[in-house]
Amino acid sequence: MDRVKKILLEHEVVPSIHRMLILQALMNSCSHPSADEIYRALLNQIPTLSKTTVYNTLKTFEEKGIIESFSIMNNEVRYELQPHPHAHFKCKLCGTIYDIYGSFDCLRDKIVEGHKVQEQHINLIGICAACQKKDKNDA
Amino acid sequence: MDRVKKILLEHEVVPSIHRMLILQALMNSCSHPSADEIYRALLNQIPTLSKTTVYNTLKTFEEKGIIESFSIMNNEVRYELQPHPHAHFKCKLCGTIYDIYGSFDCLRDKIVEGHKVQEQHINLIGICAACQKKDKNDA
DNA sequence: TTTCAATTTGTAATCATTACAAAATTAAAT
DNA sequence: ATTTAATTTTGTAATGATTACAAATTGAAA
Repeated sequence: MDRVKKILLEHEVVPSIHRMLILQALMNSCSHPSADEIYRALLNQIPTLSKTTVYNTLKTFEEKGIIESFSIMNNEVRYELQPHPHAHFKCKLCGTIYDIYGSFDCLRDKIVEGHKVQEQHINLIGICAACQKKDKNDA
Repeated sequence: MDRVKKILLEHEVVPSIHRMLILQALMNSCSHPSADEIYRALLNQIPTLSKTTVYNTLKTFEEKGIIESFSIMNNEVRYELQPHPHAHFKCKLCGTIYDIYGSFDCLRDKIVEGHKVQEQHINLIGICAACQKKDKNDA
């Protein structure tokens, strides 16, 4: 528990009891829990816990660089015709999604660390070329 | 429009007017549209169009292999501590998410086709080693 | 003890998506 | 042309994750 507190302080997050328990739950878990799973796991220890607190706390942790989030195939799905395998780049500023060809191995139907791969999704996020240029011109 | 009809027939999908227009909208677009964007784009041509039809149709297209879907950072987000960069493998059968280390370049802070990469998410989907073994035993 | 800021809570709203059943359309058979 | 059955389309209501927001609580400092 001291270790948990230390991590929070190192990242400039006030170590409230809720935050310590939520981070501890994350550190003890190796199952990539969702917000709801963390909430349910802690209800025994903190019967008054609010789900909003879990969401707020996880958002704080991510902003402070303590944790990272990811998602695999969920809401707000986007569609495209079946092209050659490629990756996607989404610009944080303008929201445009670019196709990225080449420079990625196609793992479909291959075995990776014992697991049989059927689909492969590579998502890059950052600042696109157009927005970089725009930023330079503005400055 | 004949080209659209041909694609549908080749994939054993009855070429109704709705399906042809939805596929055409997808083929004309280079912006990886969402279901809602397709719906709004077609409202002029088909004022009676239902959003459910768009969802149903896209699902059919995907099942028949005409299109593919993907999503970038959305609902049902999952969390983990900041570890070394790695990919995720999600098993279609048991739902378990495995970490995959190695065999992927870390592109963070690199430039890819002109775009500055800040985050990288690699998601593999398929049948995990455990479920493959289980299947063999069942057979 | 008062005060102020930060934290936590609970309810209601949002948004993409799905469930479901009714209505409309189509094709085939009579 | 009419009936029939299957398919397609529609609209409404539900679901489920997440967020907005404002009130309540807590904690630390003065």
